[in-house]
Amino acid sequence: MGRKSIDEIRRLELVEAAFQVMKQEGVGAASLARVAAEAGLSKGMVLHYFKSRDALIEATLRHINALYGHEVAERMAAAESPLARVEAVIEANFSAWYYKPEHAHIWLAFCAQATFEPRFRRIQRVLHSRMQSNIIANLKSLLGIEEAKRVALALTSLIDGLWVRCAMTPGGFDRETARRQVLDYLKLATGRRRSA
Amino acid sequence: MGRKSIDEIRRLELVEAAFQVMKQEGVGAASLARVAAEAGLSKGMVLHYFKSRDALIEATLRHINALYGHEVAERMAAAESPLARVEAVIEANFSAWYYKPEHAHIWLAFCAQATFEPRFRRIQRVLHSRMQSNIIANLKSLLGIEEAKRVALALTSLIDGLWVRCAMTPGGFDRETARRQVLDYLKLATGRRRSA
Amino acid sequence: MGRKSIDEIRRLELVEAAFQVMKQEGVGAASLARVAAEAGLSKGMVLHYFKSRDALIEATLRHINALYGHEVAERMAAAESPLARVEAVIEANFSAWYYKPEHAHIWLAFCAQATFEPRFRRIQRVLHSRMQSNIIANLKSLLGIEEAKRVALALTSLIDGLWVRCAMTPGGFDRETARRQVLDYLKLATGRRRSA
Amino acid sequence: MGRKSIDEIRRLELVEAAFQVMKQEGVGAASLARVAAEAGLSKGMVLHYFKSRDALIEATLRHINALYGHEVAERMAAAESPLARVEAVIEANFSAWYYKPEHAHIWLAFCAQATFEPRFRRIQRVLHSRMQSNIIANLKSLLGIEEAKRVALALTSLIDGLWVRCAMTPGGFDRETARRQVLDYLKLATGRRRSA
DNA sequence: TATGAATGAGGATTCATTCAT
DNA sequence: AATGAATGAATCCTCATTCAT
Repeated sequence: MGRKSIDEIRRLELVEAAFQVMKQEGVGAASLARVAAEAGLSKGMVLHYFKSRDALIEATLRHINALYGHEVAERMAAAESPLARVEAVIEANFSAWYYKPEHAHIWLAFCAQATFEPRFRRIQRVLHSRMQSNIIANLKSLLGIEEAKRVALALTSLIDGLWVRCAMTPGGFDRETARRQVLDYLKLATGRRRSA
Repeated sequence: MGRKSIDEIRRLELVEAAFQVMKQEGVGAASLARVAAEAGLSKGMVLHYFKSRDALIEATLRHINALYGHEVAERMAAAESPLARVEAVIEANFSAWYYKPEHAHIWLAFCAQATFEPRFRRIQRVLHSRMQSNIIANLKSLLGIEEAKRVALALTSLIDGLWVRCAMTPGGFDRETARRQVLDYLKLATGRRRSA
Repeated sequence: MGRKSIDEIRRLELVEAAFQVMKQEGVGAASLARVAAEAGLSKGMVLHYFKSRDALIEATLRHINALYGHEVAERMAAAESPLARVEAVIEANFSAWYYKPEHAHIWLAFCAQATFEPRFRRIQRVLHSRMQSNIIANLKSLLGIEEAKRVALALTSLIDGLWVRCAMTPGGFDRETARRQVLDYLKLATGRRRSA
Repeated sequence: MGRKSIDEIRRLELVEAAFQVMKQEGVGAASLARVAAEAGLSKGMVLHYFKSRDALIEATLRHINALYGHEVAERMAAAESPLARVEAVIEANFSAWYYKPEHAHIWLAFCAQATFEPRFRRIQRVLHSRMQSNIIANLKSLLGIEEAKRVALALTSLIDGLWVRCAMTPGGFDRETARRQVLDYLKLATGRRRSA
């Protein structure tokens, strides 16, 4: 039960070590040697568990995305109305442990990579698409499909923009302000429609 | 007057070569050798004009930001009302030559760098602050200072978010959709107030 | 009798796996991991049965040489005159399954190694000496010992040269041409003497 | 006059260093580090002059082949009859400075490489073809084209075989014996025809 | 001003080998 | 008997930077 093979354990350790290094020193600092040191293993071990550095980085990206995915999923599961589910997506993006410069900068680095590395782009797009469709699915009964799409684009863009802001504000951007901003827009967008 | 020293000419050439390389092959590809080759100069010359690679990259960043700054300034100068000036800022961010994945990628890469390189952060923040205050200055008579700040944050975040989207969409995100999105929000934000 | 211990079976499996890898991917590709994979065993097992990689390679060389030795022995046993026995040696060197670039390449690689690894040299020399003495033994009654030695040197050299040619011809050198060449020389060398 | 650019000088130095290392420690020992050390340069310099290790090895091979080519060319130029030119080719292959195990083993290693590396094969084949056609061209008036081809194949194979022998004989195979062997065959092959 | 020779640090990767289980 | 975890050495390669000319 919950038993994991050493293989899985090590892979997780390494991925978390990579995540740690990225948070502290940047994505570029996550060399095999640095990650191995962080994990307390030899350089060779990293390539024993991941066939290349790229594979490790990709696994780390997937790991980080999975953390985010869980956050969203849990909050959405707890929500009881379509609108509440959209709010849940927003809240998940600004949860206390998550909305931090050290995460924001990693996310940005991966987005930057995406332009020239299709593999990374695909991974990031999956995340984005899921967020987008979650929002659309829950807004379309309220706003109709066309408007739902427009609002979803606005919401996700607002969120991304506030993450950029987070990365570039020393100490991090104020979480509450960011959260408020997006929720307000949601209210504005849905309110207008309702009143219309 | 307006005359440039050879020194300045060379520096400009190099900075433009660096920009070119970044656009075509990514920020990571802008090594001294690659930039020198692009500029048709020897590797040694690059370090003769910039004391280090970082200095070249920084100059390139400033150069790119200046191009953007001009775009904004020109459009704002042509605008004849506060609201038109805000629209001018938005239009500048989605001008046809500018809103492209290769530019988005460079901008993102620099934002990602910003977390660990205070110098880069400062440069990027200057830009951001200027955009922000331009917007606030032109909205405050209309919305009051507090609301103006809120709307300015929303506008800049939306813009940034749509730039992220641009970087991650193969072929680039649709410029018109992006532009519309932000202008619509502006109308919504100002319209509501006015009607209130 | 004829029963083989598991130990011996495994060693043979590994040696044949190594041979297989060498044939398909070159001597250089025969790493422990690659050979283990080919044999369907773990890397650790290879070193359980051979105390080092070198030992495995050496065993493989001996195995290959033994295959060749059998080919020669069988054909010689079937021959019924001294001259026929010499011809048998030649035929063995150009048998259909044997005279192929992938074998030639392995043989050449080992010959090249021989200069710096006395152990390999000894193994290869045993083979060469046996071929040489077989020929001399069967020619000396016909040609006298001195001439027999000369002809034997010519024959073995011709054969080796045609193996080099085989290695360097894409698709392999024509077997029949090679075989003919050596047999013709044999006829020439013995015919001349006889007629003399 | 005879002035060479530093570039050319260094490239030659490196190629000769590589040759030296190969002679003393084997082709496999010619790593970038080892060659750099032999040349008294840093590892980085090797890649400054050759874009990869492979390029260095290839240049070294070409250098060695060129040395051989000169030997042949000079001797052929001095010869005054077709037959003498064929003899010149043979003599060149067994010249005192050339017919040595340290050279033989390098040649063998490259031939072994040839099976799986088309580039090496092509280089080696050029050499072989030239030797072959030299011989054929000079024998065909004497023997007719068909017989000339056969004899040329025999001669080159004999030579190659005696080079293999050289590589595998500790201390080297007797040069005079080798030379004699090939010259004798030539006499036999041409003599027979003449008497025929 | 301009070149490019030279270095050395750092990075990814391969691989034989040892060892605990 | 068997596995594969772990290591560390060696290798190729990239690059910023320094310096002599």
